Amino acid sequence: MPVGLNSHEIQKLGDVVSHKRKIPRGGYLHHTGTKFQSLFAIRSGFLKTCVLEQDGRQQVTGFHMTGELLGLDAISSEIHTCDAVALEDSEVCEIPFAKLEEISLTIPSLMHHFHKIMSREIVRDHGVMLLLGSMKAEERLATFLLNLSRRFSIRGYSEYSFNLRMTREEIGSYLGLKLETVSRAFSKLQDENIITVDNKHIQINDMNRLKLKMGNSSCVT
Amino acid sequence: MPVGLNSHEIQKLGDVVSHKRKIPRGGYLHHTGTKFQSLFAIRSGFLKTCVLEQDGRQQVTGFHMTGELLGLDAISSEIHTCDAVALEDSEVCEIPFAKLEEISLTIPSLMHHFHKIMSREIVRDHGVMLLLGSMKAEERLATFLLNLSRRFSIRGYSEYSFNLRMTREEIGSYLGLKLETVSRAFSKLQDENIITVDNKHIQINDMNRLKLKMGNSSCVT
DNA sequence: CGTTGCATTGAGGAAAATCAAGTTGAGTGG
DNA sequence: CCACTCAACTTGATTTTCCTCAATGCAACG
Repeated sequence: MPVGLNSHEIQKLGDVVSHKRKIPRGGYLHHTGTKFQSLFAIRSGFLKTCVLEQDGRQQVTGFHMTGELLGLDAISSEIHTCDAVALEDSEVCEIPFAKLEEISLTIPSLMHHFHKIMSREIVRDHGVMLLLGSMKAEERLATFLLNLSRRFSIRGYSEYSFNLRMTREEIGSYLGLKLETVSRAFSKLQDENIITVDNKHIQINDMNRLKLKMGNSSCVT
Repeated sequence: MPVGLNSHEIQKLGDVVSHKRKIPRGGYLHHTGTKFQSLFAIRSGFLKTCVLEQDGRQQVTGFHMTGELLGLDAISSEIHTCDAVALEDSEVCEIPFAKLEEISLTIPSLMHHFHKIMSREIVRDHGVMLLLGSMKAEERLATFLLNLSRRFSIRGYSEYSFNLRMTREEIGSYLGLKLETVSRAFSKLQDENIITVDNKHIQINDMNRLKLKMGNSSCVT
């Protein structure tokens, strides 16, 4: 699900365009409506992206961690279509997009890789659409936790024990649920001894049953 | 919202790679899991794309019309991640992706344009996520109708009167609703004289009020 | 030590799903 | 041409799920 670059690839880009930027917790990497010039590769930290509607409605469109690439949505109109906010102190590497396109003319594999990254983002979004369109609250949360677990695991952290960087409200926004519903879903999974929740700390006790929660709408409780 | 190419651009691509393919109503352009080799530019007709889950759940991820580009999701893994099915007799132009990448190395503007198209697809998906995550049934349907209306209008058809190519069930799948809910939402909009529904034929009687339906969750009846 | 933000939990209500008839309309074949 | 079939659609009744509102708990912080 995540849009990722491996460390080698990050370095490759870093050699060419290495302007770094630190974003403190709560700080904005970019705002909706501002001019797009660069993509951002996350070197460390954790960010969310969220879109706004005219009437104030808001939705978190993604949570992003080390190695992922931000700003792909802005290429089309050259205006950022979402806010990117750091959920913990983060560091990103700025990649001027014009430069990237210029370079990729001379390095076909880089261009190809970039196309794959954009495509992966589309696939990821389709996954979220499936989640939002056809899953119940508990299934959504299970899917979300498993996704986080996998991404932590890939980055060398425990897949069974991790800290959430976002609030219940942000999780709810991402999953199309209200924060109370998210909280209840956490409690229910805990009651069933599938996970242990301590505030932002999550411990997965039974990965298999958590996976069952995700896939099986008919097999409830 | 749609991923589009203008007729000039279609022609430009067509000059390079002009293998055409006809898909009869109900036929598949590609299946989930099959090898990806080409993008497809729609020359005429109307198609849907849908993703499947292991447990049989299915979701329509998009409806696609003339000028739009299909297959972007498959670039990342080189395997199609969705089915593409013709909802009416359609004609597509096959664009071997390797060839496209090769050519775009020599035509920077083509490459740039392609990046914009992929990016627009991401923005479109974010719009659908917002819809699925935060709108009520009636708002979803209004948004959907207005989107169709705009796309017909762009292609030279009436923005006020058109025929739906898809069933209520397919609309529901796309909007994250059951077909009965879609039907009720149609009836409600008709009762309010905002639209006239005659089976698959839709007439928009009051565009402004339809737009209000879309944006305003608080202003309900 | 009160304030503030975040989380949990309960009760009641609204929205949509589900279940269950009917209706319509486009073929199909007698 | 008419009866028949089948799929798609509409509508109503009931149930489920989630939202809303409200009270409370809890930890961090000035």
